[in-house]
Amino acid sequence: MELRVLNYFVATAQELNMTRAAQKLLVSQPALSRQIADLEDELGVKLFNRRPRPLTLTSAG
Amino acid sequence: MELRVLNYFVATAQELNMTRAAQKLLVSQPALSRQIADLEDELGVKLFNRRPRPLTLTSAG
DNA sequence: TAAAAATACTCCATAGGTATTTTAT
DNA sequence: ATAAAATACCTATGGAGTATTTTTA
Repeated sequence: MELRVLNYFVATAQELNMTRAAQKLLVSQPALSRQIADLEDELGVKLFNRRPRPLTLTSAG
Repeated sequence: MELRVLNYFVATAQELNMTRAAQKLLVSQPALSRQIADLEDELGVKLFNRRPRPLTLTSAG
């Protein structure tokens, strides 16, 4: 597990909006989206509820 | 990137022998050697005295 | 229909492997 | 002569980008 991805998660949890979090992280939205998805796969749990909008943390998140 | 290399450094500092440290880390000796060298470059300091053998930590290390 | 997230590629940096050479004991 | 470290060269993985397509509010 990577510090980088953990940072991505934290930024996303703070913004609750991947587009804004990506801008803050100086990374593209798709890159962030994939990293979060990969992290969720790796951990075997969803970290965010995608709907309804806006994003919210799951209990796991 | 960072935690991995830090781990390499710690293992090498414990073994004071790259070949054994590499085995412990399940990585090849050249891979470890390069990672340590890259880390030293990145930090701008030598972390180990290569000679005389065996390896010893520098003060920076 | 406008925003946000997800997908589909393509590219490239780099971590790692094997083979080999150099260095030091 | 032997063991350890360094170098050379190659490959593969995955992180990132742009373009585009879903999705949902």
